[in-house]
Amino acid sequence: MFRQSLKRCAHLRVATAAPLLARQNLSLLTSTTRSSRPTLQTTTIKLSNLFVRWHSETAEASASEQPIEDVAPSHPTRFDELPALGVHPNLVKSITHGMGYEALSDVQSKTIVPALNGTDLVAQAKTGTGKTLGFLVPVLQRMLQEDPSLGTRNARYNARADDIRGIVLSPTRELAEQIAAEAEKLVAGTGLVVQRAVGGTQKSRMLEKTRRQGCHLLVATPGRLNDLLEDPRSGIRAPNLAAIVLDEADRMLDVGFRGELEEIVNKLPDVREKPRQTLLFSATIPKDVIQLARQWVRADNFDFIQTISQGDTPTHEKVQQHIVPCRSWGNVLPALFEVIGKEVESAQQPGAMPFKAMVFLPSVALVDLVSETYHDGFRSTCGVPALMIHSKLSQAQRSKASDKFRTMKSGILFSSDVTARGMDFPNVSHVIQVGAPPDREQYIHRLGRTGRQDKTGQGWLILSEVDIPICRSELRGLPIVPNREIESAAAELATDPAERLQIVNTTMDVLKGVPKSSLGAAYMSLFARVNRSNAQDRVNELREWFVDGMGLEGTPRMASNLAQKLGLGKVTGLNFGNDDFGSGNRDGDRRRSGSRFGRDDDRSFGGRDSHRSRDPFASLSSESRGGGDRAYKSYRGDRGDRGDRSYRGDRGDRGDRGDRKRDRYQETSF
DNA sequence: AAAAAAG
Repeated sequence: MFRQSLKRCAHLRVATAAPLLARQNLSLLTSTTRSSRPTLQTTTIKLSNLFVRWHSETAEASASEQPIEDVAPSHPTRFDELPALGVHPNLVKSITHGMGYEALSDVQSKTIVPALNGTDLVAQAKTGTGKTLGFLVPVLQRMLQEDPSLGTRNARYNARADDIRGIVLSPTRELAEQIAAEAEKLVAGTGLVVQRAVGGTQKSRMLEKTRRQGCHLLVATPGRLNDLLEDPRSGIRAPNLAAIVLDEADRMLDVGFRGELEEIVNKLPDVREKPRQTLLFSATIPKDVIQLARQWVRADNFDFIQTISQGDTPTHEKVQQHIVPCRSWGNVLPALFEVIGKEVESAQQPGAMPFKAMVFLPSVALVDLVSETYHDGFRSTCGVPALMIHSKLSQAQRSKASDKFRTMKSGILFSSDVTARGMDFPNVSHVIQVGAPPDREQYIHRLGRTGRQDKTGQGWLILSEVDIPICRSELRGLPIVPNREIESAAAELATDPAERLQIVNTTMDVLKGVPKSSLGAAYMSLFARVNRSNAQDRVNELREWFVDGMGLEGTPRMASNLAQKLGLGKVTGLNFGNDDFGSGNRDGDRRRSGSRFGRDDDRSFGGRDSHRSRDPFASLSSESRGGGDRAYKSYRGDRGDRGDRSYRGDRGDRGDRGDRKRDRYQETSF
C-alpha cells in the first residue's frame, strides 16, 4: 500500500539536482543499506509533461520522456538521521531535544532531500502533518550552509536587518506568529535570528528590534511586509534572499493576495540575478492553482510532492464528519447549542477527550452574536468557558484569545475564518461549522484544526436546508454522515412556546435580548453569498426566524439600494421601512408581487402546515425527491406567489441537468 | 454586506 501511494505521488526530478546532491555529500546509496524500506520511484521527465503526469496517476516514464538519471533518493524517517544528510547538528538538536520529535512525518520525509538540494517545491499534505517544520528546516539549513559561522549562538551578534536571507509569508497574523514561534525554537542553538512582520503591531517597535538584533528569517503577513519593503527608511532589505516560502500557498495565490504579492516580489531582488528557492505548501492545491504556482517556481528545477494520493481527500479518516441539516436558519443556532450540550456531556465519558471546540461562523457579525448568545444563555448551564476571535477585534484581543485557547484544556472558540488555516491549537476535540463554508478548501482547512498529528477529533456541519444544495456539490465525495439526533434541527418555530423545545425557547429569548444592531448585522451578513436561486428562500427563512422564532415584528430594515446590490431586486418580503424591525415592506411587496403577499406570508410562516416533513433530511435524499420535496418546501414564504412560477422554474432547472446532477448527488454522502 | 490583509 505504501508503495502504491508512493507511485501515485507525482514527482519530478531534474538533472541539475544531481551534482548538487553529490557536492553536499548526500550519499544516495546509503538509503539501501540503512533500511529495507521501499524507496521512492523517482523519474526524471521533461517539464512539459507535467500536466500529463498529474492526471495520469502513474510515475512510469513514457517514451517521450527523457530519463536523465535513475536516482533513488533517501527518505529519512528519523530526525537523528538528518545530520548525515548535511543538516546542522544544532538544528537537529532543537528538534529532537527541545521540541521532542523523533520521527519525521510523511511530508517531512519526502520534502527534506529535494528541499535541502535547493529544488523548488509545491508540496501538498494533510492538515496537522508537520508542513511547517517541513519548510523551516531546509530554509534554515540553507542559511547555515551559506555561512557555517552561524552554527553557534554567539554568532547572532553579526546579524543585520538589511541582509535577510529567507522570507515566510502567511495569510493571517496569528499563523505568522505561530510559524515564527516554531522557527525560534528551531534556531535556539544557532546564530540565526528570526523576526516577525505582521499588521496590527507597532511597526516602529518591530523595526527597532530588528535593527538591534538583525534578521535572517522574516515571517510576515503580506501587507506589513510590503509596507516595510516600500519604506526606504525601514532598513529592511534582502539583497541576498535565498528562499521564499508561501505557507497556505493556494490561499496566498488567490485573488485576495495576488496583487500584494506581486508588489512584494517586485521589491525583492530579481531572480535572474539572485536565484532563490521557492517553497509552496498547503493541504489543498486545487487544479487551477497549479497554473499560478508555476509562475512562482523555477521551470527547470522543481518537484510537486503530494502525500495525498489521487482520489483521496485531504481530510483524515480518523475524524468523523457529521452534518446536521436544519429545516430553516432559525433552527441552526438552537441546533448548535444542542450539539454543544450533547457533546460536552459525551466528553464526560471515561477515555473521551476533554471538550475543546472551535465553532466556525460565516461572518464577524455572527461570531459576535453567537458568542454573546452563548454567554448569556448557555455558558453557566454548560460550564465550558468560551472565547471569540475575528479580524475586527484589536490585535491585542486577537492574540490574547489565540494564546488563551491554546492553553485551555476545555473550552470553545467562536471564530471567523481567521483561524481556519494552519493554526495549531493543541487537542481540539470538535470542529463545528455553522452555515455553508465559503468553499471546499475552507471546509477542509477548518476541519483540519482537529485530528492533528496522532490525535483524533470530530467535525460537525450545521446547515440550513437552503444551503444544502450548494454544499452538496461543493463537498462532493467527502465522507460526511447525516445526524438526525439533534431535535432542534427539525423543530417547529411557529408553535406556542409552551410546546416548543426548551433549547429553542432559550435561544430565541436570549437572541431577543441582544442589541438590535447585533441582530441586524447578523441578518445582513447572511445575504452576503446568496444567489438568484436561493435569495428568496433566504429571505423567507430569516423572516421565519425573526417573526416566528424570536417573536419580533419583522426583519431588520434593509436599504433598497443595498438589496439591489445583493441581487435581491426581485425578492419579496424584505423590510424597506424606516423602523429597524418593521412588519415588512407591504407597499414594496405589493408593487412587486401583487396582493397575495399577505395570505402567502401567513400560510408560510404561520406554522400551520400539518403535512410538513419532520425530518428535513428525508425530503432531501435523492430517493424521496418529489412528494416529500414539495411537502417540505411548502413552509417557504411567498413561493405560492411569484410563486408557482419560480417553484417550477427550480424544478425545471433540475430536470434539465437532472442526470448529471443526480449522479453527483449519489457520489455525495449527504 | 461578504474571511483576510496596511494604516
